[in-house]
This record gives sequence, C-alpha cells and structure tokens, in this order.
Amino acid sequence: MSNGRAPTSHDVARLAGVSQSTVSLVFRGASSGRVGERTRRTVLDAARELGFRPNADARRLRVGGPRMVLIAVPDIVNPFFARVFTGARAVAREAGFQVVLSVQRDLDSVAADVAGQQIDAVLACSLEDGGRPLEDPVPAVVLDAEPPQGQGSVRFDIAPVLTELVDHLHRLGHRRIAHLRSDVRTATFRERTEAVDAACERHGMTRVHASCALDTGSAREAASALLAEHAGSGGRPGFTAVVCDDDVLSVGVYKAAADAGLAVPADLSVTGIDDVDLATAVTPELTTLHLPGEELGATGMRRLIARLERGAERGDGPRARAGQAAGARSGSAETETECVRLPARLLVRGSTAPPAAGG
Amino acid sequence: MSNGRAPTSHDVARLAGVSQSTVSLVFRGASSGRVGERTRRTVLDAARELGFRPNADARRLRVGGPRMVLIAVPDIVNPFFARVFTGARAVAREAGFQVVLSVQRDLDSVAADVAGQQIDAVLACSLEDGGRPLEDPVPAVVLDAEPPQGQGSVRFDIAPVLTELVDHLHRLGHRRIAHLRSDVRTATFRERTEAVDAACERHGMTRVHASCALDTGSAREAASALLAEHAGSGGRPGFTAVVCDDDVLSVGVYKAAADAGLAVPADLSVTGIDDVDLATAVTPELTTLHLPGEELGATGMRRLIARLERGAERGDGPRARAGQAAGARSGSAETETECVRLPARLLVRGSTAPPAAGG
DNA sequence: ATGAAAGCGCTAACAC
DNA sequence: GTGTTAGCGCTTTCAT
Repeated sequence: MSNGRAPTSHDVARLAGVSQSTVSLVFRGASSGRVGERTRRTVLDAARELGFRPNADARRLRVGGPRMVLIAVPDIVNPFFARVFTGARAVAREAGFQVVLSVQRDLDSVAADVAGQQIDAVLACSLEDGGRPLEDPVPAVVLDAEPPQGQGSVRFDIAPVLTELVDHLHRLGHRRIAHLRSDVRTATFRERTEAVDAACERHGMTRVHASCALDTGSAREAASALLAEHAGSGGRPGFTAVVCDDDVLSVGVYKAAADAGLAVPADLSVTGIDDVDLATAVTPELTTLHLPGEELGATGMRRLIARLERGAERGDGPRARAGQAAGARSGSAETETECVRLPARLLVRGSTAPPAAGG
Repeated sequence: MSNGRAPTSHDVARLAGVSQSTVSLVFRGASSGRVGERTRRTVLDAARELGFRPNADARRLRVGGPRMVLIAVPDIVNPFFARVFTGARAVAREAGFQVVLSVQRDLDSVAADVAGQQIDAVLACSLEDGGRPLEDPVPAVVLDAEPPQGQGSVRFDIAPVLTELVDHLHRLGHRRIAHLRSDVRTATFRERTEAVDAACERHGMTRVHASCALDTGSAREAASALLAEHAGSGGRPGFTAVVCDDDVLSVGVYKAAADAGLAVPADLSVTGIDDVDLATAVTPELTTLHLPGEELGATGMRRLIARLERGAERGDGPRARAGQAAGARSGSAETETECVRLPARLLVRGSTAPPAAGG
C-alpha cells in the first residue's frame, strides 16, 4: 500500500536503479540510440509496476503544448449546434489546434471553463443575450449572436431570406399567417421576429403569433392552442400558414394539425428554419431556410485563427506557445470586430398553396 | 513590439514594481486582507497592459487540477451519441470531474488524445472492433462495444427485445421480412444481425437483407434496390416488413417506399432502432426499440468513477491528484470487468399489420 | 502588507 | 549510454 501520491519519474528511476533523466528519455520515445535496450525494459517494467504515467501538466509547462481553442455551444444534442461544433473543430484541428468543448448557455459559465485550462482562444455559439464579455484578454469570436463588444462575430443573414419566404407565401395567396416563435432569448430569434413582422406589414398580411420552448412537444401544444384560439370559418383555422422559428417547432405543428384533423399542406402550410434531418423526414417535406451550421463554425474558427496568427506575427500576442499552427495562413485584412454574415437559403419543398378561399 | 514569449507573473511584477509573489497573491483572489488595495490596482493594470494570463499548466502542476475524464464518441452530430455524451458528462461533472470530448472512431486515435492531456479515466462509446486496448494504465470503460480486455463495459441488451420485435411482426402475420443492416463494424450491429436471423429462423420466416452506411440517403438507395430485386406479385414487394438497424435507416426506407408508390404501413411495415426524434416525426410514427443513450453514458460513467474511487481508497491509485470528487460514493462491489447490460424497450407505434395476403 | 525562496514533475542541454 | 543540472511559471510557507 503506497501513499496517495502519484508515482513520478523519480520513483520509477529509483525502482529501476537508473537516473530520472533516463526514465524521461525512455518515455519520450527518444530512447532509440540513446538508451540501451536492457535499461529500457527495466525502466518500462518499473513504470508498469508503479502505474506510472508521465505528468502531462509538467510536460506542457516545460515544452509547451499545442494551442487550444475552446468551442462553446448551448446544447450539443441539438444537431444544429453539433454541426457548428463539427465544422469549427475540423478547421481548428487542420490548423494544429487542440479543441475543447464547453456546453454552456451563457458567457459567464464559458469564462469559468476557460479559467483553469490553457485556452488560447474562444469560439462561442448562440449565447444568451446580456452576458458580459470575457474578462480575460482571450481572443474570442461569437457565432449567431450579438458580439459582446469589440469581438468579431459571424452570423446568418436570415432577414432577407425570411422576407423572401414570406413573399413566397404571399405570392401563393396566403393572407393570414401565424408565427410560431422560439422563446429562447438570443439575437437570432429577435431578428426572425422582426423580419417576419416587417414582411407581413409590408404585404398587409394578418399575423398572429405564439412562442414556446425549442422542442416538438411544446410546439405541438402552442400550435394547438393557436389553432383553437384562432378558429376560422368552416372548421378551417384563422390562418393558412404557420411560419416557425425552427424545424423542430414545425414538426410539432405538423402534429397539432393532424390532431385537429387538418391536412398539411392542403389545409395548412408549415415552414421551418434550419434544415436539419427532420425537415426531409416529415411528410410533406418541410419548406425551410437552410442554415449552413458547419460553415458557420468553420468560418468563425478561421477568423479566430487568423486573428491569433496576426497577433503572433505582430509579436505582441499573449500566450505565444511552443506549438506552431500549420496552414490557415490567410492574408486577409479583415477588420477584427467585423460582423460577417453568412447567407441562408430558401428551400421550397412541400407545396405551400393556401386552401381555396372561403372553402 | 515585445518578444514572442507570453508575459509571466514575473514580467507583471517587474512592471508593477512589486514582487512576483504579490502578483500571484492578487491573481489568486487571496488578495483580500493580504495585498493593499493600491498595490492590487497597480498589479492589475500592469497585467492588463501586458496581456498577462496566468499559465494554467504551471498552476496545475503546482496545485493539481480537478480530475479529468475523457469521453470518446464516434460522431457527435448523431443525436444518439450526443445523448450518451450528455448523460455521461452530467454524471462526471456531478462528481467533480472535468470532461473532455474526443470524437474518434477507434481506440488508437482515442489513445492519442489521452496522451498529452492529464486524463484520469476514459469512457469510450461504440468503438470499432479490433482496436488494441489502451497501453496506458488508465482506467477505461467501454460503451456499446466489445470490452477490449479486462475493461468494464456497459451495453444494451438488444437481442431479446429485437427478438420480441420479430415475434411481434410474426404475430401480426408477417412471413417474409427484409433486414436493412448498418455496415458499421461494431459489436452492437453484429448482435442485431444475429438476433434477427435467429428469430426469423425460429419462426421459419423468409429473410432477405442489405447493408448500407448509417444515413438516410444510403438507406433510401439500398431499400430501393431491395424492393426492385425482390419484387413480388401484384406490384407488391417480396416482403411485408423491413426491420432496420437504426431509425435513420428507417426514414430512408419510408422514402424508398414512397418512391415505389408503396404506402407505409399498408403495403410495407417499417421498424427502427434507437428512438431518436426522427422516429416520432415521420408518418406513421416509427415502431422502434428505445435505447436509453443518456442512461448508457451515465451508467458507464458511474462505473468508471466507482472504479477510480475504489482505487483511490486502496491507496494505490495512480494519478491521485489534488481535487477531490464529491458524491458518487457507491459502496457497490461490482466486478470491475463485468459487462453490464441495459434493457432496451420495444415501442410499437405505427400499425404494422401486413397487407392482405395475395393482395 | 510584501518579499525571498523552495519546489511541483518534467525536458534538454551538457558532462562524463 | 547514462547522469547532472538548470529551469518552465506558478503557489506557498516563512521571514520581514
């Protein structure tokens, strides 16, 4: 029964009857040509017996580790965020960065994760409004959210495409629509509401709305309530289309329509936003806005890395560590705090013609 | 233009005209009552000017950090694995562990991620067959896969429920079924094939099969090919039900059926495995096997932590670090290498009656 | 209230 | 081939 301390290379050296540096040599793999085969085995055996593992913290303190970037998303089960993470992770690894994931909804929690780890940069996706910026002078880029202050950001340019969607509905003859909103308080959802409202206003379309949590069950309930509340003539609802803030909500609306004995899209048209796999699984396939999540993550990470490299070149970059990033040498001269907008794309899938008027 | 080295507490001390230990005091937050307000400000200003951030590696080398567990999944976009991760992560954090995610398909890649980070334990989900066990003496538990050697494992007990599913189909009158397999070479999919084969054998049911990649598109193609190849009488397929290895595949079969002008479930019954959100989004809702992914992750993590604690109690635990885990004090005396099986559950949703014989 | 000094476990010259 | 030695940047007594 040894004491609670983890065995060190010194312990191994003592047991093997060699010096500590020999142990180091063996474990660094630099033993070829340097350490005798016999000694090597002795050391390895002693290490195994003690359960020795080199202390990564000490090693990194000495030689420096690869640079690390933290990617924060509010919910990794949501396939949209998973895609953002995947896109960002790929770019980071390509550039030689280690990636650490932080599943947090607000910046303060992210900051807590940043402390205590040797993080060189932060990419934060879809944070809730109102968090204070990171105290640490860690370069950060925010995705799909209001940039805290001088931080760069990458977002979707949803408004014009959402407008296009409403235009499309209007052109098909829809005059009264419902807007099923997400109750998540992030910038993107505020923008969606503004865009829908403005487009409806412009066309003189009647608009009712409700908001609910970002899951199918809540959407089903909210949509049912909306249908009950705004019942129109002839058992038809008082609106002919439901514009949803998210594909997940649209599925709930499909369910609610079925519950109410309404056919989609014959009696009610439904649209979503995101274009996750659900969108093509439902029948009829969902008309939605495609938001390229992987590209969002990748673009954000590229900007972040570019900033890091630029800082390093200027020679004033804090946290210049040993590992050197490969690739990702972008000569662009973007403004650091610029807000890049990625285009969304309207995907018209199911028929969205309104039911015959006065039916 | 300073040199490339990151500023240290020494640099800050020099600029602020104080000693290095004072800087340390200030940044540790222990400054209350120890460091004068005036000195504090000076130090903070100097730090800000230099862009100083305390080196986390050095700090952890000195005081020890919280213990870290690495969770490995093959694909974080897949909501099933995301759920496993989420369940495992929750348990780990509850017990005071830091969590790091590794998205890798095989054990060797996971091992590479383990090296270089101060990992105390590994939870690896759904690894491909044939990887060698970790060289490092790091406690590991594998999920949903063959345990490498003496490692513990947690898996689903799918066979009996899959048998139940086939029994169910047989009872409804199905006599000729197709099995759409995943081509992923992991233990769980091998077991699924064995279970379906055995059950069909026992009932004397005719069975055809195909395998494809784990996505809807591939499944759609494979199912279309299967339908074309095994065309029966009267435009009906040569089988009345398709048992799929995964919900994602089932959606492809729904599509292929629609392509072929077949109604689900009137002309063709379809079942899945997993019970992800897709299962209830499609029409008719999918009959499937519910696999509690979060519970899989949580159970695996509990076992892993129990092993860690046990080792620590015996006093021979390698890597005993400073942070102490809270909670998770399980007095159980399970065998470490035991293979726990979690129950799956049959969810009968859509009607799965076969079309009238000789239709 | 602040400073001096001794390491944490490891790597990397440099000696022998 | 193997041992000696000097730190990496930080925390933490112990003096002052």
